[in-house]
Amino acid sequence: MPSNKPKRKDAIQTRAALLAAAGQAFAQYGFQNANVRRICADAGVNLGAISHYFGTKEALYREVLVLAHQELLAMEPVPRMEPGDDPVAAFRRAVGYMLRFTLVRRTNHPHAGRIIAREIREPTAALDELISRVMQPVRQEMVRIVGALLSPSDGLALREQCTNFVIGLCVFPELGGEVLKRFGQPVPRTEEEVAAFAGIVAEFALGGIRQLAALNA
Amino acid sequence: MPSNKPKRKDAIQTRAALLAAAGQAFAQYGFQNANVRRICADAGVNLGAISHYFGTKEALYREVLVLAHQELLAMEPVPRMEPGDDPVAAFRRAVGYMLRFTLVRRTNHPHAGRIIAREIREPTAALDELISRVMQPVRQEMVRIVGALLSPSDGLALREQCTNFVIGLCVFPELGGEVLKRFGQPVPRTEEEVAAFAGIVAEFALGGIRQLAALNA
DNA sequence: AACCATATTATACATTTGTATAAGATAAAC
DNA sequence: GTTTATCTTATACAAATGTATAATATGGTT
Repeated sequence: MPSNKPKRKDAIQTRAALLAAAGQAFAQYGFQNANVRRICADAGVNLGAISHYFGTKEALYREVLVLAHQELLAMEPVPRMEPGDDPVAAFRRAVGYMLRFTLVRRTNHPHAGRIIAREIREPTAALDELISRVMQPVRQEMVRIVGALLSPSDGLALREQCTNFVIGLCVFPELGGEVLKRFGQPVPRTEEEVAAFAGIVAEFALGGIRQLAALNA
Repeated sequence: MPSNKPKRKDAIQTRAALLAAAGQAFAQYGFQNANVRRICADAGVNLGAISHYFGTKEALYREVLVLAHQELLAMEPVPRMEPGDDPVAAFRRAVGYMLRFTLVRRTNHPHAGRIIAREIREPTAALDELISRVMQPVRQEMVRIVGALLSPSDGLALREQCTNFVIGLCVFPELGGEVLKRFGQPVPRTEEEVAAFAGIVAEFALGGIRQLAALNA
């Protein structure tokens, strides 16, 4: 039976080590291909610890996923566009946010972005929770901002369509990173590289949105 | 030892059934999670057939992958921009091509596009061959076309960058299809839906390219 | 019709993997 | 210091899986 409240401090250390090692493994290999024996070895923990603390591999994965995105959101909340804000500036901020989210390998969170990207590529049963708690709010905000960039006469469908394109532009570098690397187009990873890249992506997307708005008029 | 030239006609039937079932399985579950017993069962073939005809699961996978993209390219060659062609028209054609390639579930090729998309998401040892034989040529052509859209003063880096964006826009619907579906944004699948979608994607991308070209000037 | 190469079948084997648990070790409570 | 809750260890087990092969069946050739 998994215990939710560890009663001794060595227990919370063991749990933490397990969660950290599991996060790395799941981010790198995916749920199926991650190996519980290796996770335990990396964590410096006995194999039985997974049964003891989490019950099953899947329960461990769920906990890793939830924890990762909670911490990620806590350290960098979704930027909201307030009334009076410049939509273009808000859009640039939002693009930067999404790109940082997936691309930057944070020292304090080496696997959070990667594990979420993996859930996009290879959905598991945990995807729905991840969508409703993390992705949907981010997307909603992006739809609002794109709506502000378009004219009020543009329909919801166009707003959603443009949002999809923007999300695609922001997520593809991570999803297709291996292929881009082999094309000689390595993906930016540091905070500065990603910021510069985000500027270009935002301009490209702005041009696209304006083009579709013009055609729609 | 796998035999390369089947000597009897029931052999080529068995091989073909195996390749078809394996294609489905690899496209749906990926290399690791595809199950050889299930593949053989679906193919109506004995388990030993994989050893007999291909040797190993990995060899079977390679053959499936190569066959899939050979046939796909044979039935629809990469559209080339000839001298004198309108770059914008060529661009629209190329975008349509890439989107059809990944999105349309052809009746004669139910898994080719999917298996290639999967290779992008989860690269295996076979990715390099796939890149050099299929993706690189398509990308090269896209770089040429994008170059024609930009002014000659724009550098190679900008051409490559724009091309990456276009590829991202075209591949993301397949890569992130499950997520888009949960966002209430189902991905177009039929020939007609994809054609309409391709028109929008092309306009969006054209707007983006022009924006970056203007900024660069 | 007899023969031989080749395809098919059934089965076995070795690994890997997730899970469970009994026995032992250890820290906190009394 | 003894007791007790709980963490850790070592080990076992069953299921799944890729691979290999001896035995059998079968189609083509002479």
